[in-house]
Amino acid sequence: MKFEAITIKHIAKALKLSVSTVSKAMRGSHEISEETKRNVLAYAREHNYKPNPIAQSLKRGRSKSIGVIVCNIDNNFFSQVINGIESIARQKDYNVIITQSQESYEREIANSEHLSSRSVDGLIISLSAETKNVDHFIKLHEKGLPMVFFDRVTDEIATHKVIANNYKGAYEATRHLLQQGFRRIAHITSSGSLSITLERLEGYKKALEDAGLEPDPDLIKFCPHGGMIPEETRQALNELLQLEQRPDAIFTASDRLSTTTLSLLRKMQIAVPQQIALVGFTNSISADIFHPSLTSVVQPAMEMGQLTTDLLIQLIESKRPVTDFKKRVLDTELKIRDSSLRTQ
Amino acid sequence: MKFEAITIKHIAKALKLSVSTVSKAMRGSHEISEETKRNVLAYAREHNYKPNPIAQSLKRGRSKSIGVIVCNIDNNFFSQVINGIESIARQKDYNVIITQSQESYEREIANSEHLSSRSVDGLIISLSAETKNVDHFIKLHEKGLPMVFFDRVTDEIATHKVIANNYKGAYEATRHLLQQGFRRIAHITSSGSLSITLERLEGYKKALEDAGLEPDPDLIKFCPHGGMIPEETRQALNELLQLEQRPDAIFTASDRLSTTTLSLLRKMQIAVPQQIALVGFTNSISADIFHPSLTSVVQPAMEMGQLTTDLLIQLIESKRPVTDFKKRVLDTELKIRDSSLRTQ
DNA sequence: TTGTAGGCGTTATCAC
DNA sequence: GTGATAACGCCTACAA
Repeated sequence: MKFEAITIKHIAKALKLSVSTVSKAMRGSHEISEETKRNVLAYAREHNYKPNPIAQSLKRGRSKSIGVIVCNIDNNFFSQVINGIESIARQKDYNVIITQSQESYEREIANSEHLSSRSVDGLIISLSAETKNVDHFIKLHEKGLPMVFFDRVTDEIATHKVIANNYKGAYEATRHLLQQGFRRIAHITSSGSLSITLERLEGYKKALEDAGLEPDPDLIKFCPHGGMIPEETRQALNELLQLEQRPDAIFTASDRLSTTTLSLLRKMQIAVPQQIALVGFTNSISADIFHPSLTSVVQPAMEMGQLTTDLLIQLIESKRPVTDFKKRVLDTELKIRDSSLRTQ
Repeated sequence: MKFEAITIKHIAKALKLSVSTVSKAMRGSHEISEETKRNVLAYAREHNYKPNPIAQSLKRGRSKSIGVIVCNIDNNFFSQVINGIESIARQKDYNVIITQSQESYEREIANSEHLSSRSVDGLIISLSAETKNVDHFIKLHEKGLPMVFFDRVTDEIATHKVIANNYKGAYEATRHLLQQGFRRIAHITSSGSLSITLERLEGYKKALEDAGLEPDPDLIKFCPHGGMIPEETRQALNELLQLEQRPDAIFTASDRLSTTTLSLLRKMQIAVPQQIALVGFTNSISADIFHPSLTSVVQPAMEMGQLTTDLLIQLIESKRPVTDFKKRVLDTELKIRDSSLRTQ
């Protein structure tokens, strides 16, 4: 099946003009007479002419599309970010090509190669949980492919980054639990190789220290696949529950970890917050109807997506090489709900 | 900034061959000597040559990309469908360009025009709640653009469609409520112009009738924007609650309507299921941790996405015009949880 | 077996 | 003010 579209040639023939005249007229060039312009434009509109973007891409060497690599879109945080990406890209007439790494290093590499060979003009990246080495991105970056990282970023590439204030968000979440009177606060988090993991871990530790508590390594559990494998989370939780001194609260570091943990606690019939309190990073739109409603560290996901895309398009469209790179840090919001409230 | 890639020309020059020889060698043509092929392939691999897909597209008149129009991806049902779309497209080396109508007729038209002018090879569509007229798609379809509808489909275009068995899903949900002893079962649903709305409504009515009950129009509330506007849902719910004879159960027809309704009931301090029971169509991965856990009609979203994409790619790649169109109907699953259980 | 030429749709350059 | 031509990278008759 084929989908035939009208081209500049058809217009030229119909109007007995040359293709170059038509082309210039379409773009409103000043070297074309008003009358010719009117004719061309009228004919174009009437026949619903749209320049073929593929031909334009070939000519201009740019595809007007940007690639996105995230771990998974079936997750409120990332789908909201993509919402933001979409909205800006749309405004600036870029296409967005979304790919998912599913937290796999292999797939991340495959996606980056696929996208760059697909000649996207730039890349928006949030690293996979498995990724420890970013050579694949360094190579592309050195070749001049613009890229912006968000959320899970790397220090090894000098470019714009957009993140939430993970340190502060984690600090506030932990402090909130402390203020409620919890003392043995566990932390279930993603892969230790992710920037977000380290930042959130720091915030968590600092809050404990500021309260005069020593962080206990036994209370810190890493999930190398960021919760994509439920079993991983289950095991982390089990280990916590089997400690001689059970934690009285848990702070989970990501969307999926939070919901999985809550779900597991429920299955185990462990009452939240009576037996164990819970606070989690999550952008779930349903956190208020969870049982119990979940105290959440909410990231400005939509805004992160928008900002990231703005920065990327700036890079793409910049005439001169950019050397002044920014790391934008956006504030999170702590939404206090039932899951973290001390019960008498 | 520019991202320079190696072309067939570079290879030709380096190996002192013509571009056509290189081109043929790359594709393993039998008219090229083994030795030349080896040389070319070796050089290509070494320099990481990848054919420029844009040039290929221009040449072949196909872009190897498909456009998707859905109301919103920040929603478990649609993000799971897109997951399925992505997985098949990836396998078959197609790009996926996702756009959101946000339930707006205007935006749906804009998206369809944007995508077709972007020369996608085909379209995957789930209609917006506002859409009552599909002329914009008919026009594209007549011009020969392959398209497949899923979920919210139209009878006015002869092409493949993939839907859940909405009738049966709704029937089973309603019957379950009846079996639990509920008698005044309300139905909050989307826009009356959507196929899913009508199908689910029919299933709901039939279940009532089969139980000897007359469907009561007062108990059926439409939300023309499919729950995108929370106020709409709030009003529907309020009207139900203010009836002289309040419903004792509600059956909600979509992901967002279900979560919004549950959230509102909670805010109003109406106990579920004690005062009002609830069953909803939803693919939320968190339905089991809702308060109460939500009895759900779950659609095989991933599979729907995969099937839809398979069918679309078949259409795109078919040599001869396809006239035998299928409507695939996939079964839903009723997950019974607490929100619908009769309490003594 | 390899090379030449033309074309996909658009645009930039230069000539008329 | 308008038109011819070449070029973007690739593919494919057709020619050598």
